[in-house]
Amino acid sequence: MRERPTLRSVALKTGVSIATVSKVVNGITAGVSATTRAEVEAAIAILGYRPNRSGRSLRSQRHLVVGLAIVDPSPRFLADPFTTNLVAGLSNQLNTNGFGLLLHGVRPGKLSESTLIRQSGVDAICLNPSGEREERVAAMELASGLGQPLVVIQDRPVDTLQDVCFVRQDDQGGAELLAEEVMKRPCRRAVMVIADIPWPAVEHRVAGFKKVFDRHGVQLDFIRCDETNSQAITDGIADHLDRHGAPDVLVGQNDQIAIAAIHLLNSRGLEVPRDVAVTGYNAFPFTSISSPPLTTVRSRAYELGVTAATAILHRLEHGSFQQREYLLSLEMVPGRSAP
Amino acid sequence: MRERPTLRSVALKTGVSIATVSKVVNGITAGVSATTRAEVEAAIAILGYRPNRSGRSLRSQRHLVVGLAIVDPSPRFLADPFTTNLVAGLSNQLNTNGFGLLLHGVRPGKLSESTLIRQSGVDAICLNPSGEREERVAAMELASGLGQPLVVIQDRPVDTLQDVCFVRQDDQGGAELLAEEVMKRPCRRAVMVIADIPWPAVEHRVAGFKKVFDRHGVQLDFIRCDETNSQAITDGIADHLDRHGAPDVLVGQNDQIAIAAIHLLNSRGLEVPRDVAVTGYNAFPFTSISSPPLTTVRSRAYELGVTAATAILHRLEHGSFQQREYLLSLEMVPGRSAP
DNA sequence: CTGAAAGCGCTAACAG
DNA sequence: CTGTTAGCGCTTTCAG
Repeated sequence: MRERPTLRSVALKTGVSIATVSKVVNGITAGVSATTRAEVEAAIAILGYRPNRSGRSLRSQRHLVVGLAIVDPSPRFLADPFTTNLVAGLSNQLNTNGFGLLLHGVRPGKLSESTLIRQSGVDAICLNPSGEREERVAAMELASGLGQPLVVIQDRPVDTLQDVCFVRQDDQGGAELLAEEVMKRPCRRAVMVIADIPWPAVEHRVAGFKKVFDRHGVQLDFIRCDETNSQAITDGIADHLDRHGAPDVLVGQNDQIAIAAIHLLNSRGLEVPRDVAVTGYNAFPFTSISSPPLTTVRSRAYELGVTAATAILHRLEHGSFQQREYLLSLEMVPGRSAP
Repeated sequence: MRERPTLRSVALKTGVSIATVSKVVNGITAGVSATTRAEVEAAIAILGYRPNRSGRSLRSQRHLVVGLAIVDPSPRFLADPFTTNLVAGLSNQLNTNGFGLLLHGVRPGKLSESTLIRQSGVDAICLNPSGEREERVAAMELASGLGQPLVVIQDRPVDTLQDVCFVRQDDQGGAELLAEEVMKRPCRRAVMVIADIPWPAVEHRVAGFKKVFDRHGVQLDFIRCDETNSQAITDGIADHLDRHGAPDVLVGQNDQIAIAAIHLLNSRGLEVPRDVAVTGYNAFPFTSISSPPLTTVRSRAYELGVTAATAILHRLEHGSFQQREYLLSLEMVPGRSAP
């Protein structure tokens, strides 16, 4: 295979200088005659010249790439619909504006080993942390210490950090909406099914439910399980039912869990919502189809991604973030699984 | 903010040459004394030096990045569970081996405008085409003509292309498995619900069903709709039922469609599988939870991603692909929605 | 309107 | 064991 053509090849073929070709490639009209331009463009087409990103970045100090680090213990991190929609929004908004998205799944505690961190090759970093708050803060500090703009997804602001923007959905508010909805019926005991690894968004949802349930004197227990495995979810709930009997309300950390719960309850002869009310969370298309229709709140994960991308693009163009924090609200989706 | 440290800063601070620092950074032990090495490493830590990818790539002609172009009319392209799992597998396998994955969603016909194509900044390209075969072949030719290794996901090989590897699941075979299963009961008319935009994988599924249904003299009709919208799916099926009555079998292009179909059939007083048998496709966790449990086949989209990544890594290391084609089979998941 | 030249950060061959 | 040097492809300034 022949050598990849460079500015020099094109210049040689056309008989002009490298500088001139560069101008044509970059659409700089000033100082290039129409004739020269046409000749150069012809040569570019014939040779199949494509500008070399590295050369360009090295010179211009811009990479036109944003790095996304998703901290998750599961190699299938992307399979979660929230993440998926987030990434889609990010990717689209960036791609549309000439930027690429460099994806990096990172195991907890291994962030510092990631190429994204160890090498400088992106213009900004987008971080979706997980784990306990302490770990998350450490991750944010690490990423922020790189001297690059940082956008944190789905976690609360850390005051000490500079040049950072926090983008998340109002998970506590969404949980409060759902809890209030559930409170329309008499209720003494609620159970929430959550992942066995701590996620910031889930912390916030828990806080929202707790706030409202506490006010109404409702007891809130938890079932922790591997949320990526529907069998584990079902087993966890079954075990709880065996020990404590049926609660009045079963709160899923997300829709997938709620649906698995409904199926299990039905298989035990419990009717939803007559015997147990069930709520979901996020309402992505296809993950919220159930009978009865799920009572849940709608996430705007895609918009979250778009918002994050827009914030980054603004920061890169203007030198500073427009806002320090973006908080997107969730919308109530009244179904028939509760109250 | 102070200047980003370079090899030169570190060399200056330590009082050694740039070349020596470079060796330390790259773990080249030959020709560097332990003392020097320690001093340099200390300086690197203090300054927070991170190698500049562009400089390195420019010199070494390797980017350590693979580009993924997903051709899809929907900006939410990633939200499809198949794509999601594929990307997760790709990303993980690449990340684990020191490579990054550069994500690009591309509108049909706009591939040639993508930065991935217009600039040279990745070591290989991974392409997931959509549209009619003709368009897809054009996309493959375009990507292949770049003089870079190419991996095509989910499409049939094009013989004329060089330095290309084709990775896909055996969608026709999976469909045949399902069709044979359905044939265990008497059946005269089948309806398949498919996306209104052509996807290679769906073409292959259609071919598989057709083959078996033809052999058994079963008539196969199609309902085309916007598969990303559950309302559109439901409406499409409802319309068909109104005109033609209930078929014996309803074949979903994927599980999401099948589940939506079951809900609609139930709402019309039709029982599954007694009145209508329903089959899904792909069996991703959470998209296949339904009652009755879905009769479907299990995709290995994640493994597909891993396979593609492994093929690329091998190609980059050894100069040629190990195999021209990888075909992953699907596994029957017997449920109770059919026969 | 066009070209010569400097230099972005890095690696590797070679000289000391 | 360490340093000097050339050059990867590109943009941009400045001189012609």
